[in-house]
Amino acid sequence: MVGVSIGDVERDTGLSKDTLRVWERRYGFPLPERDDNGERRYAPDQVQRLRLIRRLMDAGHRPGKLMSIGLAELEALHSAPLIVDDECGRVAVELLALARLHQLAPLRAVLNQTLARQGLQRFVTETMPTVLRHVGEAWLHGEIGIADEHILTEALQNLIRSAMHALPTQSVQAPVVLLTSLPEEDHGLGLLMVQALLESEQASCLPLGLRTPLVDICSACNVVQIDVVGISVSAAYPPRKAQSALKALREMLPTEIELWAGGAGIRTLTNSLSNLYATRLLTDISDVLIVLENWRSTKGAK
Amino acid sequence: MVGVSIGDVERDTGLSKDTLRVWERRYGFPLPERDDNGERRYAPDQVQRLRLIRRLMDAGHRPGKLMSIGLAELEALHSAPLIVDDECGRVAVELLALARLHQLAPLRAVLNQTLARQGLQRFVTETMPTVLRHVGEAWLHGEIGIADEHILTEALQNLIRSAMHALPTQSVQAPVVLLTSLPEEDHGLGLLMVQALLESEQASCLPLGLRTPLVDICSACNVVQIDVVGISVSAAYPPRKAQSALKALREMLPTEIELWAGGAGIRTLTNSLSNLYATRLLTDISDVLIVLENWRSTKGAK
DNA sequence: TCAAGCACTTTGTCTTGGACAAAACAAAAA
DNA sequence: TTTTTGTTTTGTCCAAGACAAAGTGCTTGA
Repeated sequence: MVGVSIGDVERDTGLSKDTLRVWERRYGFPLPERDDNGERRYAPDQVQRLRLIRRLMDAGHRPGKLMSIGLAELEALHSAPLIVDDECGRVAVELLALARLHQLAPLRAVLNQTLARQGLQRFVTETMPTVLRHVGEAWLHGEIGIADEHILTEALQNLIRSAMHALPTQSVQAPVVLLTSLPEEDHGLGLLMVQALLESEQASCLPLGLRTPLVDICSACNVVQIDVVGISVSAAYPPRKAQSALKALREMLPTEIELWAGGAGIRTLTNSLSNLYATRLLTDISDVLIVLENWRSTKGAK
Repeated sequence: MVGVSIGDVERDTGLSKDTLRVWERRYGFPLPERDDNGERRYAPDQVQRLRLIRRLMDAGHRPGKLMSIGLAELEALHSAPLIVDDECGRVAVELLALARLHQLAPLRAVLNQTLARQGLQRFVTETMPTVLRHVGEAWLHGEIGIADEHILTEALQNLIRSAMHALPTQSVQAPVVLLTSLPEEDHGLGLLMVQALLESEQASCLPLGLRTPLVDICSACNVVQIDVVGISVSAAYPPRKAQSALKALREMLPTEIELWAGGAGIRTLTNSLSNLYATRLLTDISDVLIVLENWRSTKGAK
């Protein structure tokens, strides 16, 4: 029997069984075959299309619109085309090719060279975002497998971690930044990048991992001295939820602790939050360095 | 309104909404309150109990039995009590205490000291399993939060990664071991431990990350020279699925490639699989070193 | 005494169609 | 502009039934 079950599609795309069924009822898509037992069997190209739809929804599109248009239009909705003719773009293309060939040693060599040439800060703020975008696009179009993606992100992670390890260790320096993501938020690489930037400027980080409940964040601030709470919000996070969560967190935190929120999920809600007391929204990874500088010139002096 | 929704419980415990509803129908547990809209609201202690039940099911118990017995009996089913009066146990207790206090620097210091005293192999095969067991138990009984757990596992991961990084780099050595887990399998720390052991014996690893589809594993073997495929199976993985997946994988792989399967999920199905050609089941992390030695004395010679 | 086959029980997943609240949008008022 | 209000869209939840796959245990045959 061809095709996969509704449970498999749920795991693969992150769309719940309920959602898949209600879409079928309302929009007529996806419309899977049925097996002998009357159960849904989704063909591979339907799953592929669902992945694309999911991605576009994370970027802010709404399902009702997406269902009615053709595949070509779907692909066209991808806004910014990839740039391949600058340094970062060339490196990204090369890394992708090596990952697909599973050439671990050359891959690491290229990474090490690039890092050495650019330095940690430029590597994290320029090359890594480019590489990650290329990876995402390639995966979306089925050009690379999950395994290839893992090889590359694993190598990147190792590189950053060992680079941080090699930084000159000083005694605890201000500010102390607590780093984590909101509950139900799973994207961790961005946090690691922020940590690398902060530690390269001799700030101290307390990485709490992902999905930390708000109360745990606050209790951590009571247990240990914290100057700043940094929160990463991915594009996939529902903007409304992000807004209310950040607002609630701001109210729970002592006023002397700043709140920095960053990540792709921040761009859509800059307005109403930025007026909150002691809250900084970082729309680009390099903003980390700016707000850090800013913090030191005001608070650090006292 | 007190309590959490059925969707929250699904995320927290990993038990599907369907399962939670059918349990309520059949066994009368969990029996949540209802809100104004007639929807289920689970009290915290019910969720806590569901976590415990989930854990025991992963250990091989069946839901029908577990539902009918009291809380005391449930706790009693936990077989091996924690040992705290050997070296590893004392270290584990100390690390847990530091993690709860968010004392990052002392935590890293203790880890570094322990690693230096024991060496990488003993650390990975003895201390780490003990620490991880303590963490799991403490979390189960609500003694530590998610954040504390993250602090500890993050520190452990960093330690192992940097220790591997510090190993003498040689040219590619046999065997080349592909490391990954089955689809739907998320526990990654075990794979990292295996990688550390292998690299400490100068074997080469190709870590493909988690959840690699079987076809991707095979295609990786075609792209690059592989001697052994290593698969990690956690206790939470359904034994039946693990068995069929491993069998299918064995048939898809070339006969000259060995298949090593390890992890807590292996113990329940040793019989029917171990007769397969070129398949090794590792019931303990230290078995890695044994089968590696074994491989080298036979295949390595040729 | 042990392995294989067969029946029985348990258990998780899937089905339908309706309902509703929360989120997103659009338009009007402050 | 920002805030409020009304309207549409959209995801989640409910019920009870069905069924196949997994697990258990008994029986048969070597």
